Amino acid sequence: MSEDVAPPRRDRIFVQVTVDLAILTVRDGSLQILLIRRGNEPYQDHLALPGGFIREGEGLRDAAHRELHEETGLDGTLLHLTQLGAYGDPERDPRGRIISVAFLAIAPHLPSPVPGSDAVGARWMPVESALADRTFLAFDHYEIATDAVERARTMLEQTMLAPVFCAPEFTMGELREVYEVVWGIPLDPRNFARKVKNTPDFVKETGHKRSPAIGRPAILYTAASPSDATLYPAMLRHAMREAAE
Amino acid sequence: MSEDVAPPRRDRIFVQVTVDLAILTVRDGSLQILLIRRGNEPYQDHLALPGGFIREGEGLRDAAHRELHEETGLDGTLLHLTQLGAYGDPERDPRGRIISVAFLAIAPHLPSPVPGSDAVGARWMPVESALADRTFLAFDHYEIATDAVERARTMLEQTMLAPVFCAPEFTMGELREVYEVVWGIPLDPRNFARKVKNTPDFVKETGHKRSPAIGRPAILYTAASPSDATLYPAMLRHAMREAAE
DNA sequence: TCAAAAGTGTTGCTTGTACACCCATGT
DNA sequence: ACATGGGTGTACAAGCAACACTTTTGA
Repeated sequence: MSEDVAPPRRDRIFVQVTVDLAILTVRDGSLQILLIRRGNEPYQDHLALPGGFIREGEGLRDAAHRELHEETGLDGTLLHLTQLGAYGDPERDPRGRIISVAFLAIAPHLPSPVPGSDAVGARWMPVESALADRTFLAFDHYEIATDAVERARTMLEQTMLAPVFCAPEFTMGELREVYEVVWGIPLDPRNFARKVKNTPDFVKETGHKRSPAIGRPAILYTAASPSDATLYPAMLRHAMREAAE
Repeated sequence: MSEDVAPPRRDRIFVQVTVDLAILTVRDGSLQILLIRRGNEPYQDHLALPGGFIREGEGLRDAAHRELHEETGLDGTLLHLTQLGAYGDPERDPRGRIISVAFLAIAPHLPSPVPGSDAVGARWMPVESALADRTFLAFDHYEIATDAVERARTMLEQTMLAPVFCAPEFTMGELREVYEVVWGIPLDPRNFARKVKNTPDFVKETGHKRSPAIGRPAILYTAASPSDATLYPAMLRHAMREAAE
């Protein structure tokens, strides 16, 4: 803010600001993202990230929470919201200068039809499909979604975020599935469980169990920390690197 | 962008957007940040981060580069610019709704008077001093600067960013000083040098040497990678953790 | 008795840390 | 000779990957 001398009027342009949400979940063995079908121009009938304009006196995170609630029907306090950053290319929206602040939201495994009010036409789609083509999503949402997935991957690695993908109570297998799906690599169940349980304040047993169709009942766990607590040592740096080749 | 039905006019508010720069360097054995003294209200005579309003048709990163050049006189392509995110609290600027997109810039050890044109009144200050009091800096620049320092710390850990703090040619000792100053902990010179030289594409010898007042001449190195290349395994997770207690 | 989930143990490898010790150079 | 910057070796601990083996449980 070095406007020591009032700059010429043309330098103080006004723009509109939206928030866009990359809402990720793990469903049917794949990482999925919530998309809506646009009803208006521009990009009418294209798929896009949910989002909308910020309102008067409304903070960015508040706007994101409001949109999240409108799109998914979920109370945002249960979900993890991280700001990804601002996307402000002058050409990103044909309607004019519109800057978007993108947020990453991690959702637990929700029932298939998203029950939100605005959410007519909202659907989950595997990120693999949504990001197969750079122009499949409207605006610059390909960039935003790509950044979101990448951010989710590293957050999984470095924080105790994973339980946010799960229901309040989850089994070791469900927790492991989150990592396997988001990273796209298989993990050793035994070493995984050992690592998780040896990490202080990661998960704790609830005392409950859940019986599968056949087999030994699975122990149910809950998160024992705020989801953004840093995990040390980080999860699995090695296996991910190898898979990247 | 779920404006399926055109929202009422009051929901499509217009705001002004600034870019703010947290420009960090290592000087005199401490991590320092570039600050300007504000000449106008609000916060007249307070210290603040350099920055300014974005212009018509100008991308966010372009605006950051322009401001960086105006404030430091340096060509931004030499410096590392990372977006920290958008700061959009409705109350953050008393002039009205102004959203700021903050960038982190890493500067090499520059000569003391910053030679930029707008840079009259710009000065380096140890982050320790600048962040001693939450209200020392104007606006929400305390938050921005805090986030910037934290980001610099983790980037140092996980990428090959460190040489950007140094002159084009640097000694092992100078490179090590960057880590020691940014992290605030001493490092073992021998293990540090081993780690750096065993990491492929981190630094390479220039063939030049530099003789100190007395003692063996130091070997000069250059960066051998783009500065945002990820460093694996990461630098020194352990020592930093211990120092945090 | 069988399959699913969980738990234990072991080996080999990589990395980080601490520290003893050696080398090179110019005043 | 000596301080300064550089470099090697080595012993110890921590952590991870792979994998063999055992245990618990309910249909």
